[in-house]
Amino acid sequence: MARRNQHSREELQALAVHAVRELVAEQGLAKLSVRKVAERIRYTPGMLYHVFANLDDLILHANAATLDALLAEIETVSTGSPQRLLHHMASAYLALAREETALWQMVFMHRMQKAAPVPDWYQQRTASLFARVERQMARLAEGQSDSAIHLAARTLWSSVHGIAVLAAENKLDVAGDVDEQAMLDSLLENYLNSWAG
Amino acid sequence: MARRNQHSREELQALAVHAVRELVAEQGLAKLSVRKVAERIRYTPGMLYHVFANLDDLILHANAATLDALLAEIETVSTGSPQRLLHHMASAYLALAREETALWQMVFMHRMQKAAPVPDWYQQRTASLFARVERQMARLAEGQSDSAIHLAARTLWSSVHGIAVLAAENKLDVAGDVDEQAMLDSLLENYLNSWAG
DNA sequence: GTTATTTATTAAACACCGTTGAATAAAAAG
DNA sequence: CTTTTTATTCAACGGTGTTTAATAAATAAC
Repeated sequence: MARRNQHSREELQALAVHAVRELVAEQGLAKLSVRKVAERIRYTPGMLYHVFANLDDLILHANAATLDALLAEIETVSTGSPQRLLHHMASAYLALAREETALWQMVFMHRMQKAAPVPDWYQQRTASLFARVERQMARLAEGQSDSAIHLAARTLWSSVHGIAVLAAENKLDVAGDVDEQAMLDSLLENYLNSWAG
Repeated sequence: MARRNQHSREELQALAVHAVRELVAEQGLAKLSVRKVAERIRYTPGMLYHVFANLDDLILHANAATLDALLAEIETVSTGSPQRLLHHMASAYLALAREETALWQMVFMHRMQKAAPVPDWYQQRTASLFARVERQMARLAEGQSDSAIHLAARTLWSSVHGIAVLAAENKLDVAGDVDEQAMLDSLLENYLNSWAG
């Protein structure tokens, strides 16, 4: 059996990405495999290599979908004080880590095997997310240099990321009875208060 | 060939842990395998299952060694202001992430496969590290409740962790030209300033 | 001091994995 | 109707973690 031609390249790509996200949500990243993805979309593993370079490439495409969902959620609030907007962004980031833990981990914690550079179409998404953070920090800054704004934005977002990591997996587990939303509030309130003066 | 009995159980354990740390430092976590560890200590893979439950158990033991090194480094400074001590701890944490990236990743980012609970002898080490953070936060607090101190310590350390994650891998890469030490300084200064009043 | 028992160690298998290349069969082109 | 193209599969390669039975050496028993 060959040449069914039921699906175009694009359809197959979408099919595979969908299957990956389903499988990871169901069973976690560790149990994901090319063979399982192929089985779910009713193709053979070899076929996937006609559409994607390798498993990491496929994962990258699945991650793009997750990032798109995050960006869409973030864009639902676009007016208000910088504090309010930053808080909304951070909350969305944290919510993803808590509610879609496996997918979030695939985006932010899966290390790619090959040293291939991150493609443009992917980098644009991460850059877009961070640009929004930086924009609000700039609004908050009063006469601070660009490099100072850059540093503060990067510091704040790394910290938010750290809280999300902790929320996703209780790795450095030290009493899990503090809820992460309160940590986010504490971070934003104190850091921004002091930084913006 | 069987029953060489050259090494006791404990010696074998130490040998294997050493080999794991060497291999990971050399080639990264992704390329670690039971077979490679066995080859390096000149035993067969099966032997390792006589001494460890599985690969994750072996990794856990290797991680304990890394945590011990971190704790030892942290203990080199024990006097001074809370700010100074917290800064030293955070710097040691960050230094490990930067200089021994692969080992650091194995400790803080490797997800164990089996859902087995973290053993006591391991949990004590992570708890010990965090207890030191909390102790200095308590010194810094003026009349704040225990739960407030707990929340702030956890928030601060998650943030430090986030910066270390970013330092270890430029995953959410958004212009890599800001050095992480400056981020650490910014975080500690601003967060502690505002929190301690 | 020889025999029996224990046990450290190995060898081999199992079921999986990502990836590649040749074979195949159907669609498209001539 | 034949030829060329190509979507798809099949089968293999070398790797993985893990388990189990066989083996041989050390120890215990007599």
